[in-house]
Amino acid sequence: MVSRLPWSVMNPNAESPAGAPVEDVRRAVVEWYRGSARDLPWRAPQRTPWGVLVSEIMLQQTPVVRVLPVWQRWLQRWPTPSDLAAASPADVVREWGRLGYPRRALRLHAAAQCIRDEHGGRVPRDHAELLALPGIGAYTAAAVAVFAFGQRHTVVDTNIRRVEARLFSGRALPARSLTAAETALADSLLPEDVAGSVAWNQAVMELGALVCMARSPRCGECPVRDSCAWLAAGSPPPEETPRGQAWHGTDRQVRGAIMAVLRSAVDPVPEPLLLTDLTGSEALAQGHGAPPAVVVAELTALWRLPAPPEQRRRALTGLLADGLAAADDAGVSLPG
DNA sequence: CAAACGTGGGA
DNA sequence: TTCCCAAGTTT
Repeated sequence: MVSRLPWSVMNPNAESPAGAPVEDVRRAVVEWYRGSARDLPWRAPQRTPWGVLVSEIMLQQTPVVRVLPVWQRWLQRWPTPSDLAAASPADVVREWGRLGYPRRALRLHAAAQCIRDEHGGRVPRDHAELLALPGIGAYTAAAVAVFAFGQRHTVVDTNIRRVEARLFSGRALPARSLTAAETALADSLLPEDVAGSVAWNQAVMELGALVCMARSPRCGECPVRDSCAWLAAGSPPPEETPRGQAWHGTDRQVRGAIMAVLRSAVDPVPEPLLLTDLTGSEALAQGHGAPPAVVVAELTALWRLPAPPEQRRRALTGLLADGLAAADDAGVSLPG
């Protein structure tokens, strides 16, 4: 068992690639955190597990500055999971505003109902139970267990992956997908004591967000720059650049336009009106040319999760062929 | 495992 | 203007 663990666990006095003992690196990062951490509301002493959970969902692929105001309003309107569970999907999506990936709002809503119905209205503390909630994956389950409940779990997010890739592997950026080696490294770095592990998780993540950034890292401000394998190697460029996300001319773009129209609506939106509004949008001027991308499955499922890919593809094909007329039998409305 | 999924600000 | 990227999850 122990013999199979990574070097740093086998030998606490082991050194990082650039020479500093792992213990020193951990202490330096945590110390830096104490003096440089942002004062975020979901870290405040009066935070609640529910507030932490909401923040983690909102922060997925979304900058802190944009989450802040939405999080405040959200917690004020729905202070507990049961409060959100009782809301209508339409209200939930509207309150989500323009955070993006609105399906997160719907999944959070579903998670709230699950918490109300199966966990007595309390956010579960157990990692496995958190993982079972809609919209909560490996990262978020660990994050809530750690940041809301103070447990010892290895948190691995994009910041932590990047910091550890640079510090210990000498690479500018981690691989596209999480590797077993990365997980093993992160596990091996986690302090044994609970309090120390929580602090380490939080500190490394913050370091990645404020100093060891993806674009222009501020190595001059880094508390462990002298131990960084990447810096020592001359800060070599990334080996493979990440793929961009398709947007123009895709139904994803049209989905965004649809969301914009429906978000601003107070009453149900008749489809003809929706199409009229969309006609003037940039989305339809790109790619398709007609209002086509108003995919049937998207129309009927706007406030739910997307329909199966095959169904969407078929619907899109049909609309492209028949144009506006074909969309007539697809109703658009806001539930509740 | 790759692709899909929203949005907006900075380089 | 175009491209990159931000505390990921799901299929």
